[in-house]
Amino acid sequence: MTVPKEYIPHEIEPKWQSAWDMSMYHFNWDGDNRPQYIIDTPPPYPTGNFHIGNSLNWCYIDFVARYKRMRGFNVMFPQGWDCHGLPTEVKVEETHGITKNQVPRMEFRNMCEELTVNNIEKMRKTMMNLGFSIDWSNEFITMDPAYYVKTQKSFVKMFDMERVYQDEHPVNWCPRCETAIAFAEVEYDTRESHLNFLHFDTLEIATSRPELLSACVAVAINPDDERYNGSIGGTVKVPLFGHDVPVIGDKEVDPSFGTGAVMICTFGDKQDVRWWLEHKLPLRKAIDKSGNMTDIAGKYEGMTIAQCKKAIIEDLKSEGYLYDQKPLEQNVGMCWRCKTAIEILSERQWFAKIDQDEILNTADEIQWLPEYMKIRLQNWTNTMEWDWCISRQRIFATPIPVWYCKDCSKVMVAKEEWLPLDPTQIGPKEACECGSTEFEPEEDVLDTWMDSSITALHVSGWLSDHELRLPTQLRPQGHDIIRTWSFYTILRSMALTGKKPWDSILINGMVLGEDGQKMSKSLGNIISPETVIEEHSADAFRQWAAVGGSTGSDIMFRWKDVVSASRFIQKVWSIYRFSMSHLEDYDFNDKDVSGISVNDLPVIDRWLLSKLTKLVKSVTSSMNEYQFDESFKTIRGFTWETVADNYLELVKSRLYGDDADARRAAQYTLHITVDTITRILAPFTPFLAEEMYSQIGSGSVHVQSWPDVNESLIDEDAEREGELIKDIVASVRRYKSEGGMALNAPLKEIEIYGELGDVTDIEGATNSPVKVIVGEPDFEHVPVGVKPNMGIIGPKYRKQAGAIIKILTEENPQKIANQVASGSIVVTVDGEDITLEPEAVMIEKEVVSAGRAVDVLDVSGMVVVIVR
RNA sequence: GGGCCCGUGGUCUAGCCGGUUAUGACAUCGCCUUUACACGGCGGGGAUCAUGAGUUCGAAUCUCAUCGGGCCCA
Repeated sequence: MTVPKEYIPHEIEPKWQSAWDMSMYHFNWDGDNRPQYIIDTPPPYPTGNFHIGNSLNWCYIDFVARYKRMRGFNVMFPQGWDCHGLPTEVKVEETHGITKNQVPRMEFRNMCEELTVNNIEKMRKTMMNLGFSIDWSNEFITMDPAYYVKTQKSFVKMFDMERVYQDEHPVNWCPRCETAIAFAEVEYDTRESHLNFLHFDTLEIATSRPELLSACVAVAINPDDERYNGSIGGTVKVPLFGHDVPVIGDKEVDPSFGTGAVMICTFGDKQDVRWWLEHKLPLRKAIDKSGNMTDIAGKYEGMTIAQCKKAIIEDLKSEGYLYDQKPLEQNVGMCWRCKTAIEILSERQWFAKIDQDEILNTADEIQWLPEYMKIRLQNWTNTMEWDWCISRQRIFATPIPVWYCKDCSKVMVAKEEWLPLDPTQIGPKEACECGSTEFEPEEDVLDTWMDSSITALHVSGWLSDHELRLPTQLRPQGHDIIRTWSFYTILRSMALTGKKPWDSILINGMVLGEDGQKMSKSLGNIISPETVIEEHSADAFRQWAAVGGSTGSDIMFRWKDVVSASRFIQKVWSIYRFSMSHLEDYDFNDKDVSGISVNDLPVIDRWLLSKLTKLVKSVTSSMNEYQFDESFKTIRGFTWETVADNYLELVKSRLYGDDADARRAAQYTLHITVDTITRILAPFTPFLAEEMYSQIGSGSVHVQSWPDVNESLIDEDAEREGELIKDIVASVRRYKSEGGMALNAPLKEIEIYGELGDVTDIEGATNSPVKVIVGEPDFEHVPVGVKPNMGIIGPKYRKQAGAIIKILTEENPQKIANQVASGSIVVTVDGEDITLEPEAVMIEKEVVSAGRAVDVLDVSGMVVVIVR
């Protein structure tokens, strides 16, 4: 078996991609006694572009899925697609040059579905290229009847339990999308505007929205505001429009803002809604669904909001009502998709009840990673004032399975067994209670979050032939959708099953460009995962995802991380190649027999195996905590430094040598090490690991078990001695390097003063004879410094510690050293003698060669003499 | 206005339930073709741990304030 010198990912990655039988990643629904590990994978919106942010998140998921599988879990890593929504509608309108109302509903839907199917296919391709171990047998597509039947049933169930209801209520409205939206879909931004000061009959009021004068239903002032004593309870006439409105008192009015008198319109903002509800004011709708003025606006009817604002200001000026204008910085709510300023309109809509306590209590039962992300959910939950508006006035979404009786207007909600259905296409299977069979279909559709907020239920077998496996174990997602996806999923899971949706939620960060800015088209700093794969490899990309930053925090994309990842792959390959060339005559299946007992191995082998065991232990624990960066950095450090730079150099002489037992010991150790590294690398670099494993094991590495931690391999003595050997060799190497010698240049002799058993590896690695001499060298030790041990002196002497340290470090080191040799150190602080134990200080010594033609190295306190 | 996170060599970062010389990577400089790897090896330089105060024998670490950056919400 020859291993090529270079690792070529562009050949190896596609090779495994097509060779892999993806059924090895399938979840086993029945008769499996492994513990389940179900991941509530985010269903991406099928834009056709699986971007770098998705990729980061999916890398995390894949690390977890592969790791858990190797740890013996029955893992489900499903893949969903959150299809419905406005962007697809807009795209279809663009490509076909139509608007949604120009073609029949079903035809428009079909166009959307076609586009979505194509986009999903493109994104699947990228996912495959990145090597994700997705369980495609559990794929779900929210626009498919198989899925949306569940969305519809969830609607009906929640209606039956009165957690979904219909009502006329103010809602956030996007005039461009012509649909209601939820608070979660409103973004805020500051805009420059003007505060207009108006003579308002007998009062003065200030308003930023004069275009809503026609919708004015009251004027409010603070009852404690003495300027307006006696006004409360009266009425005032609205300028230009002439209708009378009451003057009411409300403590919420800020007397220092504007004139202290504020007009209440239906509706200028959220505060208007609060006042409107509290004071039971009438409703005047001045803005229609497209953002145009209604007949209430009189001569301004049909104008857009902006046109109306301009015209009204002109008229107010010319008629002398407007007496001042001041610039005002305003926070404007906007539609999160199209950035159009939202309006608040009162409409008949469907709502889902929000039980804040239930959400907060459930959130407490879920493990949040990182912990502080829970606060975001809590803050958001606490600010909820209205219920969740779940109806939308669009087409490409899950239909609301409802009709209205033409005779008595009664609402007919579909029976669960009728579902799935589209009420615009078929009627109910029963007559209305009034006897009528004539119905109007509900044309509104459901918020797409109604689809995606049951993913946890769906993947865990809700409403299927399988038993319900809720809660799932992990929800991975971005922090940008905590207020939506997390919030709604908890709400729905509790409402529909009474169970929490997940044991843990893992929040990933956002990906920033190399300039530290958020990746965006306008900044031109977008990097696609495909580009990274082409220029390097999927395994390199995945390493960037692992080490780019700690889980949860935003991470920057950096090409140099990808470059160093590629180098690491090459380094591992090189270690592998070296190992394989020395393992040709070694039987892999023979590792536990063949008369090799770990205790008989040379110390450097035991040193490595001990460190390897600790590595597995440490990686296991950081993987359990989803600390991928820590896990991978630990593996990389060990592989590169401990194995490549130290161990391989130390055992080369044995591997090339004639001593069969010594060689066999190295082979044994090498094999275990390569096997272990291959396995623990598998979750991170699945292609590289598979390629390596294909020659050292049978079957795919991805169905192997995670290495066991064999505590008996941990050998502190071997580690200490091994460390010393490693340090001695490193010192000799440094010595040669500094002396301009070739690293394999033989030295006359190396004398080591101290206790050291086996030195053959030192001889091999230094290419020089080694003599171990027990006892003190006859060189002069010169103490050159005293280092106080703070850990001992500090807690024991507290206030005196400072003074003691001062004395110790300023005293002649030789004097202190003599005291240490005698067993105790006495220092005098403020006339008081304090006796310190010898452990309280470390004496730094320098060894001076007494005239011999040698060089003396000090390796961790041990004297090593180089005889030239 | 409220909440949350964060300021560590040129850049990014570890450490942060206090305790010897502050970790690593990239970059930089010098040396080396050594039978796995020059996509490599060995070595060097480079940090007032944002600023100020406090607690303490001792602070990158704890407390407070200030400044700066980011995110979420109003």
